[in-house]
Amino acid sequence: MLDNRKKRILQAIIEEYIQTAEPVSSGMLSKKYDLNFSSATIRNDMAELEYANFLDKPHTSSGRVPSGKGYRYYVNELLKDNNITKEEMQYIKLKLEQKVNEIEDLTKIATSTLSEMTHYTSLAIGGTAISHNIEDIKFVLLGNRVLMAVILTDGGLIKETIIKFNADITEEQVRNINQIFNANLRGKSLAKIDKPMEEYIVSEMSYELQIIKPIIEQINEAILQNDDIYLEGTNRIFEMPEFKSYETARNFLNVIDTKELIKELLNTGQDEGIHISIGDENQYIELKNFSLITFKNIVEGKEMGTIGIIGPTRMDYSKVVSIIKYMLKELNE
Amino acid sequence: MLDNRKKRILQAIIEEYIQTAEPVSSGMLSKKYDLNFSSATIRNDMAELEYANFLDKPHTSSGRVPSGKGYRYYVNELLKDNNITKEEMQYIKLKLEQKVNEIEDLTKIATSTLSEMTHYTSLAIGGTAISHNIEDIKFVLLGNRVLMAVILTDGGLIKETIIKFNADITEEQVRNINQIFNANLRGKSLAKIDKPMEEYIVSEMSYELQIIKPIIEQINEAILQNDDIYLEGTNRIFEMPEFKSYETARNFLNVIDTKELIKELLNTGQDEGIHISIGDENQYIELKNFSLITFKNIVEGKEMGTIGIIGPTRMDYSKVVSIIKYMLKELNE
DNA sequence: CGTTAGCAGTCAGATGACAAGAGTGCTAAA
DNA sequence: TTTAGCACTCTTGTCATCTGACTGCTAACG
Repeated sequence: MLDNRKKRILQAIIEEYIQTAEPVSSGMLSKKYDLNFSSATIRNDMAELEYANFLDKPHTSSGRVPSGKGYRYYVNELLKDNNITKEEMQYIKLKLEQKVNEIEDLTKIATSTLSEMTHYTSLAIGGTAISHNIEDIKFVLLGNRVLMAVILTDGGLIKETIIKFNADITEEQVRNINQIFNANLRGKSLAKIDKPMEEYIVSEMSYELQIIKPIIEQINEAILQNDDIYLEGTNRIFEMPEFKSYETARNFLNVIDTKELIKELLNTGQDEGIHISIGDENQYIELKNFSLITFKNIVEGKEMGTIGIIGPTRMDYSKVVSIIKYMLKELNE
Repeated sequence: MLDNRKKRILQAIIEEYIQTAEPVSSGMLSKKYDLNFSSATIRNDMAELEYANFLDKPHTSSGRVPSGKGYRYYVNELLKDNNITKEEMQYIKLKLEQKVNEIEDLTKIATSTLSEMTHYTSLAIGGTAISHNIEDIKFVLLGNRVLMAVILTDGGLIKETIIKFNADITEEQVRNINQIFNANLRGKSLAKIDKPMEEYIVSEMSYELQIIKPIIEQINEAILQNDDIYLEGTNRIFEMPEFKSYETARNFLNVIDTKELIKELLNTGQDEGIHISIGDENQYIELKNFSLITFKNIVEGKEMGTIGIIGPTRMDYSKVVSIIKYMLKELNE
């Protein structure tokens, strides 16, 4: 589709633009990159690349800027994903090997490390427990009317939730509940805790509905809940020249400040692997000047959370993807 | 110290400046506010107010702008703290009456409500449990080597923490630990869980140190821990004209993005009541263009968290203080 | 036929001059 | 003590001009 020289030129333009954020000129390319063609030749190719919509031109007499299509081609065809140094690898390893008590802490560390290394804003959300199996479930009575349920999953997630009752609960009842739930649920998928389960316990075990119902409801909520959003490096945005403009910076902050939007961005169904969404490709217009790179941290089929990087379309895809790939590998241990 | 007319003029200037963010001129004052003096008279007073450092002048031929000292005088002497409408009161009531499972959720709601109503960025940190007494403490074994401690305080705080062991723990041991801790600690202040307590349990009750030590350590950490920072309305900053300047906006974001700084700001020892820190008064130079209004939510002597508002020095102190006062009253129920 | 030198044309951005407008400070009179 | 009036100051916006960085095109070259 594109001949070799055009590919090289496109690549050079994109990489140059990623670095400088300035429109790239033909003269610059022929000098700085050793393409061994005169600026005139490059100019001809640039004109064709522009005609084919890989490049844009801010105005008649300016250099070229990559278009969305250009970035997409670059990401799909030209991207090197081993753009990572030994030092960077070691640093990631070091960070991820910290002792943590809960999986969520690991997600937090990964998020901040990612932002630190890429210099972009990173965001993450904890995983729901829906894909996990129950390893242990315990109920604890706190005071007389407050019950806490603690669920340990085989993925190592710990979800706790509080259930409040209108009447006193006895220790005896707690023991019963503990026994019923463990007998029925241990080893089972958390997706199993639902209405039929509630009915089963109430009818088969003839246990009071007004106790079981709120428990099941709360546990279900806790399993599906992933409201904890981690955001790291919001201020990084100011390191990029394109955000010197008040409007773009404001726009960015508006996106970042809308928790529901972030939640949606990260939760939107995506399977394993790294997902890249460039400019216009994003499903929200607010993000049309941004690129989003996200990945689910899935360990042995169990979802642990979703992490993402958000930055200008002029993002250093190569660096970010390389770092994420390595990080994913490390997270699997 | 200041005669009546000067006070009125100072107040008018500050209130006008808070609204418009533009230097205030003598002509404007004599027209818009019914001071019944000519602009020349007002001009004379303004010159004196400037000489006494209550006002600044951006340049020779411009209107006046309040100085730090001016704001401080305004806040101390001229501020009306009942600047709140019935609708606003109702709205606060409505928000705070939502059913919540944990105190932290209440702090979260208060924070977002505050930001929403004042149009400034609000921030908060959960309280440590140090000022609380233990109402109940429970240990739950999750798997074989993971113990979870759940502490319920008389203030209604629930703190949970995870303790990992290198060797298996038996259910028998858990029962023992439960009994020992409840026997020794129920009703006592959480500040009591420390080294001496550890030694006491180990020597008097002759219980193994390698089990008790990590438990006490972790519990202590959990009591003192208040890492959860809530931030609401970061993007509000862009609603203020003074932050159209790239530098100030960037500066603001840098502050907001530094979790340690926020933690410090909110945790810095302050007793009951509303604390106002204006511009230069802030102990961090990064904040010299900002004002910070903070208050601890203390219910019956028990700390529940600290909430704050951060905005330009040109902040609507009257509105913010009025809202906070009412909110504090409501939070005490 | 692909490549290149050379040149005219285009446009953004910087610079400086200039006028308008908003305020002040000061003086003299009420 | 207050006020009208006027000269002076400084910011802001506008406009014209200039410079430099590119491109596109044409004609020549290997």
